[in-house]
Amino acid sequence: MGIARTDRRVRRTRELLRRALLSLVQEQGYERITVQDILDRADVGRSTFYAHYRDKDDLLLSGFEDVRAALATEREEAEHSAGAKRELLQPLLIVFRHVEAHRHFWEPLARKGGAEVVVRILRDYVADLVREHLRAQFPAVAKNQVQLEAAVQFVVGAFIGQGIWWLDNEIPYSAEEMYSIFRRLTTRGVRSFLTTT
Amino acid sequence: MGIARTDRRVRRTRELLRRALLSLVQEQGYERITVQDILDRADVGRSTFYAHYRDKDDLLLSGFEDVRAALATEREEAEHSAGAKRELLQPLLIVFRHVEAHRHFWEPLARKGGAEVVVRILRDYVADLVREHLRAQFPAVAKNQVQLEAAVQFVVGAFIGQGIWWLDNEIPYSAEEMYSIFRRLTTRGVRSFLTTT
DNA sequence: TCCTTTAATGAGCAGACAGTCCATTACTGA
DNA sequence: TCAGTAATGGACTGTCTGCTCATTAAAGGA
Repeated sequence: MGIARTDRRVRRTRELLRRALLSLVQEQGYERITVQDILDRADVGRSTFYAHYRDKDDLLLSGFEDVRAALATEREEAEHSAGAKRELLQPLLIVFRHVEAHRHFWEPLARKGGAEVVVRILRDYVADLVREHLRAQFPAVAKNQVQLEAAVQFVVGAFIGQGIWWLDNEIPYSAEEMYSIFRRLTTRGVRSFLTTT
Repeated sequence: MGIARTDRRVRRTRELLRRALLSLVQEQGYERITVQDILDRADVGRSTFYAHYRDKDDLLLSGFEDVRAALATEREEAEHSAGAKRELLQPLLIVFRHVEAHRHFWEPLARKGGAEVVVRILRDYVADLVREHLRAQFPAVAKNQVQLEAAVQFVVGAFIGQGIWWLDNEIPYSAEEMYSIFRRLTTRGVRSFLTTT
């Protein structure tokens, strides 16, 4: 009874539910979706749903290990690649790229009626990235935890804010451009960003 | 029939409901509060509630004209005061101060089970402030609206992120200190912030 | 192929909550 | 005093969640 060998029926049901949720999210956002909607779309019984997931959020979140894994892989590839720059915020470029590649997935979640849960998860994920990298780059301030954390929260807030804006307004920037803007603002500050060509 | 002269009963009811909501928010956050809770606390009939407000959000938001007005006043006072510096982000100091002064009100709204609606409102408010000031300070970039907006969203995200962190973690910084940190990060960037004493 | 195990099913049920309605009561302000 | 208007409570509909259980169907090992 290995981990990978699950009952075919279980796999089928979970896949159906996941697909149903994703398609519904793309059509009408996340919040207004009801469990019944998912059931109808997946053509699955009510009791079946609750046999697998606690609630709507649980179903949505269940897919997020995959996302984490994907991001980790992409990050690793980028680091081992040829032109890998050891930059302050380099991992965030990967995140921008990931979001761009799965825009159809992230966009409805970032919108008004989107999923607060998911944004929170991404936020924490990014916070870990940023914290780790700031600590590595500025070991001297590792003592003053609070100051470091202030910087982390600043950077994460800015990142998420810019990201949501990007998704929500069909801004014609590529992931690379977004990253470039973000990097300049973060490292050099607003004045430099707005006055330098 | 002036604007100010409303029926005494109307004023009474609205006041009761508003007070009830505020006290409940401080006790258990916003989201889990039900209309029935508010009714019980205010000792007001169900139909009465719906005669005045569309829903819970409507009641909460109804108090926000007051907040806007208060902020505007505080902003004006600060500008006309003696040591008024014409700084890039000076209005945001006022916001920090306001939040600090009404911490008991803002804190539960910023928390996990807080009010998304309200954060959104504050976000838009701050965005207007920042946009206006960036436009004034850097008239040259007013042409490139998108670039300006990227900076605005960056700054606003950072501000809200830092603010929520401040409220949510009992950080022992005053509004002035928070503002100082924020200002340095925004204008000079992370590197300067973390390496300068 | 048989047989035991395990999942899926669907219908139904209690409980919570939102929002509406209406006939009755009571207060307000002219 | 009195006409107008707000408050009241209680009932009612409708939506949704989370759970139960007896029944059916599929799975996969022997």
